[in-house]
Amino acid sequence: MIVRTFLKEKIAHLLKELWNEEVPIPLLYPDQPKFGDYATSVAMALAKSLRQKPLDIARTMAEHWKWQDICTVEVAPPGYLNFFVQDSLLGALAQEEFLHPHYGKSTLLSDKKILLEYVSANPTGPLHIGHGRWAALGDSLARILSYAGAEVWREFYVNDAGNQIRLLRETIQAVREKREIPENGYHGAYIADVAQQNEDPVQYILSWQKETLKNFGVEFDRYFSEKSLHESGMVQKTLDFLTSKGVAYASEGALWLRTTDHGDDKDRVLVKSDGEYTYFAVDIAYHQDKIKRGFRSLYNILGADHHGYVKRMEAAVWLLSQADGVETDFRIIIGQLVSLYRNGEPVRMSKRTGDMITLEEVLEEIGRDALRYYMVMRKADTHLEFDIEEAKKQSEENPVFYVQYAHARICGILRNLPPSLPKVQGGVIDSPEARLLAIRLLRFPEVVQDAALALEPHRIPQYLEDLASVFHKYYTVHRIITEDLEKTAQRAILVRATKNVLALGLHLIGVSAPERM
RNA sequence: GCGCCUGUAGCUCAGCUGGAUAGAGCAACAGCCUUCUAAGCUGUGGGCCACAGGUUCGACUCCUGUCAGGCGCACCA
Repeated sequence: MIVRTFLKEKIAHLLKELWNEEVPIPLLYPDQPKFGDYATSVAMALAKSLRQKPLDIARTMAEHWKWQDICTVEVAPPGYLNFFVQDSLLGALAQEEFLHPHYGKSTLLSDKKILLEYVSANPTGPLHIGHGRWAALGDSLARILSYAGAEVWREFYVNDAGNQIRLLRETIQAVREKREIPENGYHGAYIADVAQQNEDPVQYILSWQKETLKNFGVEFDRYFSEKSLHESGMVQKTLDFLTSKGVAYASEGALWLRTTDHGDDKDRVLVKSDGEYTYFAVDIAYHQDKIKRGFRSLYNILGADHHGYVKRMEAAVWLLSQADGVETDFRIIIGQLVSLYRNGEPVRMSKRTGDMITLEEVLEEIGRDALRYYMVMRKADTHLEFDIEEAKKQSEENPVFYVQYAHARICGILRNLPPSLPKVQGGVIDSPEARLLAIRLLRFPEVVQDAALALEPHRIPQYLEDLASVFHKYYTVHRIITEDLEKTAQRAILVRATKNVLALGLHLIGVSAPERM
């Protein structure tokens, strides 16, 4: 059971019954144990409309609280209701749910079929650290959304057509023929390597990117080729469709889309006056393809360097949905850039000049677990400053090891457990520290749901650090394995449950849960 | 000039969509291993939540303005 959801329902039920009120119920985790495991401030919010003192409202609610077997309730000034989960319930949950291999999995989003697009780097050069961030975010998000019950399909849009690609081919051709690299061509150190391959440069670079992502633990259901949209005629079909619906129009020798109908500050070109499609037009065709494949939730992770693109894309998908008579849930998650430093000196990341550090190299230096953790532990919209030397130095101190260590520590304890233990009859919550630990375990499903709804993977590592901390403290105070076999069995329950949740949480962000460290 | 994002401890960042005394990790200092993993634990110091107004019983959180930083403003991709 999810206690928070239970409380919200019952509180809402009470308000309806007592005063016929229907308001959102704020439910929070108090920062001090004496204020309970959960609390609500709803009485304060209702004071005005009920014309009563918050404290009186809270008291009345407490008097009518009839779910004492789940939570007891206390009133605190100026009008809080503080809920205390029953130890017996915690103990029972610890023996069942907390140990379940899919604990925290829900059907919250089971009505959603989501297409999550992320990374979508141009196949014109190696992936950089920013791609690493989108990759880690996207992969974690996909795992979290799936765990919340959604059907998630992961795609990488391959821009294997257009000017950049033509320029890349010209560059490679020039190098192979020992000619000068054309103006605006690519100059990275990797160019020489690509030119030496007996392979199509685009395919070569793409497989290189795939390899890097694979090493990073990030995989896709499909690498969607932009070229295929041209070849299948999807682009023209989509444009004809938009024209027939009157939202695309010809002017000044070009074809335009009325993106101003939906928040953009000017209409955008779909077909240039030279007859070529814009990148935008092809991307619209791609999104039309997503819709045609039955996806209604279209989530894109986009680098902040492309955020100027958001408004027109939102407008385009809105127009497509309107024209098709479907409702879509289109959401763009902006991943802010990663500024790369080495010993405090900024490192340039231009593909053109070639002075860049690739994701592959950083991955090599820092390691997969540490890098993945580092990339998802922060909110997506914070500007991340990443110093390679600092990160290398700190890799020993990286919070990922703190969390993993808790897991490994537990594995060590479990290895030392006596081979046979008596059956546990309750008493699992035998100390304040045990109680704090159980409460953390109880919150795991709530955290997963919050992360899924807010599309914020960073909540998972945040939670894991808290859980690990509470466990380390518990471990310091209480000895698990003792002569008292009954006590040992009781404590083993909680420890095993903690291991389970740590492993589940780490898995959600694609980080391993080592048995030994 | 316009738009998006950011501004919280010396540093890197949380702060649960408006609630109780603003938290964590590094860094500094002082302690804790004959017992299950010391990659751990305990304690100390460190804050005008950029600034100024406003809304509210109540603001780090919402609104307006200012300042600072990042990014973007194509018939490029």
